[in-house]
Amino acid sequence: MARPRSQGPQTRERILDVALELFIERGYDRTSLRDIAQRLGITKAALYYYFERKEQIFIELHLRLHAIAGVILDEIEAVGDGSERVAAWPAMVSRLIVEMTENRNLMLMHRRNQTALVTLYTNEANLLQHEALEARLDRILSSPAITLEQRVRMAAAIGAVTEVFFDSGSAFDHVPPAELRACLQAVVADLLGTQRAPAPA
Amino acid sequence: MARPRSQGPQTRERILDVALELFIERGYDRTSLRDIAQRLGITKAALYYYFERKEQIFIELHLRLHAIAGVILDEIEAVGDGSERVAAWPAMVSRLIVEMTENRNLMLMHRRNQTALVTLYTNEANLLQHEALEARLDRILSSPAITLEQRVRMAAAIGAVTEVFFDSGSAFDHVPPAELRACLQAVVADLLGTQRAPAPA
DNA sequence: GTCTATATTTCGATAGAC
DNA sequence: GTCTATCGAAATATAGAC
Repeated sequence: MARPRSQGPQTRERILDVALELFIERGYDRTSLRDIAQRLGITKAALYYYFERKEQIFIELHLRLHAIAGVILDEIEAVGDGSERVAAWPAMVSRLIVEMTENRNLMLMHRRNQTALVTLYTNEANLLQHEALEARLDRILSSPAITLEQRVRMAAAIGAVTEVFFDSGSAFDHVPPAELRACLQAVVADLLGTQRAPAPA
Repeated sequence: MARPRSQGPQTRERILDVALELFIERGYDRTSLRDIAQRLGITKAALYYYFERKEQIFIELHLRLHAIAGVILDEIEAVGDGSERVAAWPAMVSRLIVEMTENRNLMLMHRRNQTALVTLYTNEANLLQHEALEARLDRILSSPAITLEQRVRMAAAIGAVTEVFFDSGSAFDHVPPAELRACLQAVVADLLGTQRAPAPA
């Protein structure tokens, strides 16, 4: 036999892989099921054996990112909402750097299809999950137990990581990944660790 | 007369305003010309009196952002590409904060329609302009005249601003804008000003 | 300038053979 | 599991009256 038996589950995963590629390249709304099938060498109708609707392909990929984000939020919420959380932030950002590196494509898809996300979740039960994640981060960054400046520093740390990893184009492409991560962590540690003297009222 | 004469040019601007709203809410791909016309109280066909194609509405809005970004890049490129540029970065970020505040909707549209942008500019002559802008920022952040850590700090400063302004949800909604800007500028200044001792080779 | 009406295309989704 | 064939909806864009 030229190919191994039972390619069913493998095909399903291949569909998700190809869809992820295309959702990144052209975006969800500009990717037709024909595009996905064509790149896989099958027909559009075959996709419906694995997925009921086009949305399900996107949602299934997106839920993988939800799971990762959920775990990170679990950890940071496990510590008290005051100075303990500020102290735990550098470790959280390190974790974020690891996850963003290992799940780069899922992150890219998420970042490039924000409007598709909003409209999809408007009609879905998953709306609850999705908004819940954002609300949890919001609540952390709104905690009255932490000074405004510290909360801004916490948000800035996240922004610093995402900017370097996803929005700086190819500016850091020629830097060895390990070196870039080390440098970024040093900068973030500095950003978070610096305590300014309380401003005079 | 119930309304002033010659509403032509005003209508054109109203189309752009409504389109901007909808491109932010639902995204470019999920906004039909019928949606735009409906919100304006006119018909779909009337839009074609002002714009040749749907893309032109989006491109015209996007070019306004290009103009703003171009001016900022002009300024930062006007100073030498070494330590002078590092020294000029805090002022550049301040400028960025002002522009992002004053052009918040254009920024939101840009950030939420990244895939639409890519596919649009694939077939347009404006591709040159668009990629040129990104390339200019890339070149600045790739300058061999600046240490890696400083370049990471420069990128991180941009990320910090965009995170707080656009990605932190409503976490800072209850902070007076002026106070938030001041706090952000202090954090950024700290982020950029801190010079670490050169690491031992 | 704005309308009605329509041409044309593309897409998601389904039916049914193999 | 994958195919061919097709339906129905929605979108962009055009033609021409007013």
